[in-house]
Amino acid sequence: MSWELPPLGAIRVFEAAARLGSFTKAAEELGMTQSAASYQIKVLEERAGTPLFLRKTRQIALTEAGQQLAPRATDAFSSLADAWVATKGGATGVLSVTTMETFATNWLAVWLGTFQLMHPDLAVKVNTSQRLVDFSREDMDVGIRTGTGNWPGLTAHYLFKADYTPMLSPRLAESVGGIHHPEDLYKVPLCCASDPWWKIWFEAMGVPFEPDRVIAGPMLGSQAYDAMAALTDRGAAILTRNIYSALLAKGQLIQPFDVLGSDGDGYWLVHLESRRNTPKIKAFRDWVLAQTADIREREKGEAR
Amino acid sequence: MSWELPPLGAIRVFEAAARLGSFTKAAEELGMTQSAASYQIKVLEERAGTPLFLRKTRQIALTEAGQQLAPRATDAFSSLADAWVATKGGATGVLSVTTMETFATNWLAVWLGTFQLMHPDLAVKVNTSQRLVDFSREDMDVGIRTGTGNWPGLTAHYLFKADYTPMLSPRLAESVGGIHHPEDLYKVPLCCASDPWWKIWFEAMGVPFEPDRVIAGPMLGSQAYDAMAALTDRGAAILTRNIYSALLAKGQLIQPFDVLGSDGDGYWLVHLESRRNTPKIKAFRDWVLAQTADIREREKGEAR
DNA sequence: TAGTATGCATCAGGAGGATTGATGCGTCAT
DNA sequence: ATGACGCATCAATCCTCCTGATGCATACTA
Repeated sequence: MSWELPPLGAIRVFEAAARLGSFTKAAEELGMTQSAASYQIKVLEERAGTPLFLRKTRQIALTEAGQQLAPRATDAFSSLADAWVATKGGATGVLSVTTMETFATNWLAVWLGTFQLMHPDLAVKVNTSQRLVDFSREDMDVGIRTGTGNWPGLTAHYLFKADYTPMLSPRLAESVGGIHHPEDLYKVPLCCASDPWWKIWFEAMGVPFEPDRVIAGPMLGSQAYDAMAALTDRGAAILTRNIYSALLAKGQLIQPFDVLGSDGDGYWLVHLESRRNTPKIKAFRDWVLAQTADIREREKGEAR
Repeated sequence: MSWELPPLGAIRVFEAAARLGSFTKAAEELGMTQSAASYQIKVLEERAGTPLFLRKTRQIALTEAGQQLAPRATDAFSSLADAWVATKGGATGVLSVTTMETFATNWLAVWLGTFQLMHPDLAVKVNTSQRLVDFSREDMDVGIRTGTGNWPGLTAHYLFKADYTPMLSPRLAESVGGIHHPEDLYKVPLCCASDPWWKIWFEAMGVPFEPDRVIAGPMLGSQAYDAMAALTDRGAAILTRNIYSALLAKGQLIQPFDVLGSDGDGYWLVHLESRRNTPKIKAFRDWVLAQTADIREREKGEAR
């Protein structure tokens, strides 16, 4: 299905000229000079093998061929313009977010409602996966990931630190007489005990990590699942404080120690550099940054 | 109604690539290189602010935005192509011929039937007027005119000489005892006696024209009307032999003398130079030239 | 009726977008 | 493991398209 098409620039001018009844006006609408318009019409007529306009004095009129062509050209351009505007005005439709379960369940799930109130015409589709998707290979708009903020080809906006600390349910803590010293953690199962975060955290507390003393808890492979285990009294989990602050605030989990472990990673919102001005991406980015602004403020205070 | 349109060249490539599922194939269809196609897609994606294709390995897939855009682009181009082909394939539709009454009534009216048999889908619209129309101002395809074949901007095809000679009805000739010498013409009314053709013809006969001896006939201003007058015994008319050969052959008019007057003019078929390859014009031109080929053959013989 | 304004055609000149061809990279298939 | 395939990228080049000035014809105006 290989079509024979007219010179596209030329027929664009033709369409405007036919609609406006003037080469000069058409040129104005298209932001070019009258001579350019005249040239394009000439090109089109040569290709057509037939005149499309009659040159009356100080005005033009369509020939029969022109009359036949003009409305159809207008239609075609009109529908093309519709489709194009719909495509590029990407603020409508669906926004795809890819992130990890942790963030999705404990942050997005909590706050997304306010975003949808602000953008009722924009559906958010959340996709969870452990790896960082390749935005050139998968149809995703934005991602929220942990890392150092350095991903080639992507723009990354810093959200907050990924620092972590042990958490457990109040009931479990109570069952062992409370958690007052790091060593008390050896009295309860530790979720994902092999996770390096435990070691880093213990050392941040100034206490060596002793794997032999650990009661192994479930190994679930994701912070989100560890958190569920902790919530249901199955053990202590080492979790990102900034993510689980809601559960802490409600008292469903407790954070026995203020000290946070850190491997330097943070949470970042990322998207393709080339799409920084896409309306729907801009809307989501602005909203996430506003929602997390207070966390960054607090971090600044702590760093001081 | 000023539209926002995508870069037209770019979306043309996009449409082909979406349809064919490959940049390379699209480039082939459009007669350009793969790298050009890749470039255009990139341009379009930048303008759209969103990727349109996912780059899988060794194949591409449309993103959601692309899926939304592609069929609409295909539609738009398809209808544009339809309209364009209909316009440029001008062999269909209406062919406008402008000529003088003489030719229209005595040549076209006689022969046009055979043309329409050959081109049943092509309607011929005949427009008669005395002046040579300006093809850039009036919506005419071809003209048939007398002259020397030299009209700027027009292509002229020679048909036959415009040479003329007196004719009259057999009955009128008989009523004055036959026309044997030029002087016998003074016995009958002469149509359009002031026409210079009479003078030229008398002199071509080697006889001076004596306006005083003329019986003035009707002055109708057109050969066609003169011919009607002659047919109805109202006088002798000086007519183009090549045009009235049909009436002569049927004996409705007679041509008393073989000698033809000439002012050097001929009949020519003309059209805009730029439209020489328009199918419908080509069809009509070929047909007229074929129909008149024998006249030109005869003229060659006489000239020898 | 001269003078002015309007609209299209034409021309030479020039900028920049589009194209090419080579190259690189990643993946699939044999 | 190696060649084939397909897309991305880059520098160099080409050429399309646009501009600005000018001309011409006509319509309007005083």
